[in-house]
Amino acid sequence: MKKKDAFLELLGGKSNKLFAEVGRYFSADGSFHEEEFRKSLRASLSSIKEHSSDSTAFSTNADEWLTAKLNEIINYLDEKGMPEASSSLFKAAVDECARIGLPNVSLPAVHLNAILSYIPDKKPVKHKNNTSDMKTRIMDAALKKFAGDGYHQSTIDDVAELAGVGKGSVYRYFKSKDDLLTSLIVDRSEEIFKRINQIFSNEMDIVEQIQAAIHDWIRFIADNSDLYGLIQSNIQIHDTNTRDMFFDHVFSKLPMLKERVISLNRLNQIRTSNLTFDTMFFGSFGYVDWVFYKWLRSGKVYNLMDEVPIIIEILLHGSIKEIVDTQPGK
Amino acid sequence: MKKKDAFLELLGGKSNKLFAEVGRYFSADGSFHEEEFRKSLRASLSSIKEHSSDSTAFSTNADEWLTAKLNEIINYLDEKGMPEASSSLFKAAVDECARIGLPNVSLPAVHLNAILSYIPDKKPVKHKNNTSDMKTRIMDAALKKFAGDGYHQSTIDDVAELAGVGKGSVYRYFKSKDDLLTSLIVDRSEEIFKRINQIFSNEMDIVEQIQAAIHDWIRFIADNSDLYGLIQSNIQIHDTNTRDMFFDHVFSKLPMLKERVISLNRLNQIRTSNLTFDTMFFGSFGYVDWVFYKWLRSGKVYNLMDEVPIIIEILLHGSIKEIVDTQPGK
Amino acid sequence: MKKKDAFLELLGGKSNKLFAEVGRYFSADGSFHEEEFRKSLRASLSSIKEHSSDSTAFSTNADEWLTAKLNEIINYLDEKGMPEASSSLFKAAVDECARIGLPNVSLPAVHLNAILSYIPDKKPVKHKNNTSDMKTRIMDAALKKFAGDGYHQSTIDDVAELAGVGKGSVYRYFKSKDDLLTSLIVDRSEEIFKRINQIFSNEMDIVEQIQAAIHDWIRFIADNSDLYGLIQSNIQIHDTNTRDMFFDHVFSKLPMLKERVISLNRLNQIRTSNLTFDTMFFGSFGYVDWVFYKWLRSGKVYNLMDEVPIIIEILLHGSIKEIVDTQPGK
Amino acid sequence: MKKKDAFLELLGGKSNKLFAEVGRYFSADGSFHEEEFRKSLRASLSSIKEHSSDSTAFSTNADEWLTAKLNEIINYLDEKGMPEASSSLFKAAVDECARIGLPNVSLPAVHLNAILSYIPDKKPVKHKNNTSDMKTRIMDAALKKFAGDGYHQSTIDDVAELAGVGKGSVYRYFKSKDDLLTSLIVDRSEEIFKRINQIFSNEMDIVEQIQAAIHDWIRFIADNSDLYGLIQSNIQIHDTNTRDMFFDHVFSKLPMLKERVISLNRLNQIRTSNLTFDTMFFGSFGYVDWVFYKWLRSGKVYNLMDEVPIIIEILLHGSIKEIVDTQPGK
DNA sequence: GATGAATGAGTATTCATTCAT
DNA sequence: GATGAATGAATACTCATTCAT
Repeated sequence: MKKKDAFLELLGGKSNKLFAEVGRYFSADGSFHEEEFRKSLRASLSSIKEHSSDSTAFSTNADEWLTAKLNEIINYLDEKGMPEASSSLFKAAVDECARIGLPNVSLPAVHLNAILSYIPDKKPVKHKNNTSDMKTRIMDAALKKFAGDGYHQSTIDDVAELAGVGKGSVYRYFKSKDDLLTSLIVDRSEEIFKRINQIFSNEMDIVEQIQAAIHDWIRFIADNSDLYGLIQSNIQIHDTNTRDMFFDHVFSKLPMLKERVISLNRLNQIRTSNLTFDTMFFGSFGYVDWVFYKWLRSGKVYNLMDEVPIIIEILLHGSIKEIVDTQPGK
Repeated sequence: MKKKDAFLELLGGKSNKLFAEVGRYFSADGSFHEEEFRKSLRASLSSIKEHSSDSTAFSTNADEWLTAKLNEIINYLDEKGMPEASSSLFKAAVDECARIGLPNVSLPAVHLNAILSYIPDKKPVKHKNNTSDMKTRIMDAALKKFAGDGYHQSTIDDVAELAGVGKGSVYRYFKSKDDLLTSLIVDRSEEIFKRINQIFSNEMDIVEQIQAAIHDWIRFIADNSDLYGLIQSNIQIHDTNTRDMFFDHVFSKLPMLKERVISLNRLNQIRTSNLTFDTMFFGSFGYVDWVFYKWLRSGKVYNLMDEVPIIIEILLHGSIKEIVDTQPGK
Repeated sequence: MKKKDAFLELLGGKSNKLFAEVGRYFSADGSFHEEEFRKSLRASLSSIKEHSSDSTAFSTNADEWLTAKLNEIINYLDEKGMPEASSSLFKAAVDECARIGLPNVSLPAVHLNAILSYIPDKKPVKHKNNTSDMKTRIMDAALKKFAGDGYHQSTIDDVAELAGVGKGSVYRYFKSKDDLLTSLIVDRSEEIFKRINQIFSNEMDIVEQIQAAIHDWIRFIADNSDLYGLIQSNIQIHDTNTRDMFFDHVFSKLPMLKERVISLNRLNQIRTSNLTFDTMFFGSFGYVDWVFYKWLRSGKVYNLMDEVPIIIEILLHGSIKEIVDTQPGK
Repeated sequence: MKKKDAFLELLGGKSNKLFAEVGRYFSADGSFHEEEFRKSLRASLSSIKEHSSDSTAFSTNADEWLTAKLNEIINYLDEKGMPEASSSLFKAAVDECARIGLPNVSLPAVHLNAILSYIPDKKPVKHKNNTSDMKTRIMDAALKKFAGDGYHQSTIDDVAELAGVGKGSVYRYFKSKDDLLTSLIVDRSEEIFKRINQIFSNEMDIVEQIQAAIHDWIRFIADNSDLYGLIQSNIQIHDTNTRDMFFDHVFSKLPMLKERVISLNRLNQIRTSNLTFDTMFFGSFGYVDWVFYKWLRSGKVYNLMDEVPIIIEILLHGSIKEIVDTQPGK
């Protein structure tokens, strides 16, 4: 939307009344006097309230009046080539409505569309690759040290020395020892979330997807046994611990996992009634968690992936053999 | 009521007249010259008496004057950040009134309120429990503290204080903080081994026994959630941690558990081939462990025992519904 | 007031109506049901409000009713030998009045007197003389070190070593390095406040008193030059510094100094109009402060007390000689 | 709007129907399947169109249905702690409405408010002042920071950031942090020496000159309160402090000040015998110093220059009123 | 010249453990 | 036996200063 010729603008224009009104809300340089606008709005809404028989009538009248008013002004601003001003104005109007308790606000869809276009789509995250080398070195060292000697037994000096950097550098990249641990867990678990998300993004049979997810999950913890061991060691920081931290991260990264699984459960193959889903979900994590633990304590003498079929079989069909009888073909 | 900045107090102030009056009643250090104040009060009241027609008029006039006077001074003291001084002053005034026979004394409610706040409430007397022996008291306190705040966040001072014993006494019964934790877990887990042992001692059907064991196990950890939470928190001591400690203890106490279960599996009802038994054993512990964890993090808002049937059902028959029957082709 | 024979009490008593009312406010064991009493009070006051023509009438009626009601109940409690219960009851009543906005509350002076007797006069401060040895040693060392090397240049290790105690012991007696400094200043200046207070407590001529105060003040800072040097060095802690700290302490210890001086200025000998007093007060401190500083920088080669007459002369009569002419006798 | 605890989110939840619907629009990781949502929306709107008698009825029905639907989902996302997701969803809905020709869209004001909060406000652009040279910028910043937060509390990073230069540049112009402070004080005090020197250069009456000097001095410290506050804060560097530094500088710059003053005292108007001059000189500085301090601590709420006449009056003629005349007997 | 990433010496503070009373 | 004052080893964290780019 190109700005019109400013001089022509100056000559032409709307009715003087609208001029006067809009003139109150804006400086000559186009900056918005929000408080002035809100004051005027409140005055008008109060007046409407007084003239309305009850609160329902007020809602209807106010919504109607406001839609017309905003429409008029936003149209005007649009013609002036100031569409960006609309968003501030509309924001103020909506906020005022929310304060005054007006339930709904409506606006022509095209205008709303234009205003909403000012919402940025995504924040581009800057990856400074030059710094990441040192950060990675520190994290690698910390993971090794924490997993080996335990978090509380490891000192920042140890980590810095192992990473081959100065102690101060650790504090350049991480606010505190706690932050180092947290960042470690968060950063190093990114990969698995992507994988799980991928699995549940396609439209495969739900049971197959669960099998795939368990398989991938176990592969991930086997490949990252230091990391997962650290999570398991359940170090307490303030009032959370690594397990809490990890789970909160899982759920914040996969906030729609439950919904997605349920939506995929079209044939109603898995138990999703009541609390059962949550129990199953946690229980399965726990099942794998302790099988992993057994493997770790054994000194990793066997291949954890060998356990995958058994785990999947038991989690899906139970520990009891009887069911085998009904599936002789298997 | 926070004391104002003493410096700002000095700078501000009332009229010199009030200054001079208050200055007569108080030393520079704020101590109250009660006799001076009483003398002045008596003089004023006498003067009022003389100018009053009868005793009723005197009462009214005196009350009015006194209310105003006290109000003025107490306000002043309040602004000075010396509300404590008000109580002495008010006490003296009331006493003087009682002596002179003035029937009632009135004062603004807010001031009275402030003055009365200096009347201490009765303190509840602490009962020092001397019945249970010291070691138990220390362990109880340690369990509570460690489970509540975490092992590393708890200090020996905390534990000793909670137990109501001297810090030195902790070291009479336990070699070190680590030893206290270890003893705690070992000592408090005795009971469950007895229970598990009992269950597998009788000749019930193996499936029923497993069901009973799961049931009892969950009951135990629900009843001893502090203890189990502590085990879960997986504190690292030297090169073991609480989970290792607990498991080592389980296996040292129940060395024939696996053999016993397999011997009971006469009808070959459960999977015990190869590695399957160990996997099932650990996995099942893990399943319960994480369902417990879910319960703990929820704030124990529901009854953990309600989960028992679901857990047993899934562990024995799997997460898949008897969908097999409705899909015979699979 | 001795408790009457409980059994006789049980038999006798007031009208059943009062019994019933008081019975609602107290348990059989005499514990006070505050909320019940407040509820009843609120109900009565609301009822009075409804029947009062305006808010003034309400105040009068409510005060009258409340006085009678409290009088009745407190009398009753007194007779029962439960005078301590009166204070809780009265506190609740006053608080309720404050909440409801009732301006004044009046009560028979004798009752008020009894209730106020529950306000403790002074909190007895416990001086553990056995610990004070170590505390004193630490403070002595800290004063020496801080004054000599500067606060920021001194470490806790330095102080502990100089005091000949373990570093941990410093933290047993002082929360932090900051606290050590603050305590030092507060503790070591006690003496001078007592002295100044004494001076202004007697009824000497105000000019003589000021002279005495300046004299004593200079003697104090000369005798405690380390301490005063420390105050002068104006170390910043958080958002205050030692000078602020000291002054706040002066004013909190001598909150009525200004009032007292003004009250003593009967013959209007010194300037106390408007801001003049504060200016004079601070200015005089500053005058002495810098003369002290000059002395300190000179290496204390002369006797600071020799300056006292000059300082007093200038502060009282100015730097100009002319005034000498009007006092030829001097 | 703080993100809820992700864990608790998982446990709670809505009906399975809503789960399944939302699960279709979002991936497990919360990313929005816009096309899926639009398709579903279009389908529903078509269906509404078919069942509506005319276009007005359609508008009404569609708006009502859409408001309810969006409300439901946005509420759900809100409870999940995913308010950001609402904006994408709402944007898509509005766009779809605009395409389909639905005139208005309404939504509860509170939701609109939340969505609109994602429109970023315009950020004020920082003007990097490149006109003044670097050294000045650094000193300005240092003065501001040191005076505001205290020398020890300010870091070189703070100063560099405030000055808008790199940390390394500070070290190009100043050898060390100490050097920065010293240079600051020396450099910025130049002006006052010139002023003082000027005053005592002319041949005015000595008393008038002293008055002028006091006046100018106070104006200088009032105008340069940051600088003078810094001098007052008396920061210790090695074995001197800012006050020493300043005074040494005064005397090195005005080595003949004393001689000049005495030479001007032809009529022997002021006291210059013995030590008196030095005492007067320092004392007067101190007097002003503390009056300045009082002003600073008051938050500069009044005009320091208003104090000048009082200060001059007292320093020249003393604190005692000309009471001498009214009490000739003294 | 300007920059800011890297550094490590320096320090306040904690707390398990000891031991005299 | 019980206590808690005294201790100092251990450690997270800060920030002035350097120096490669």
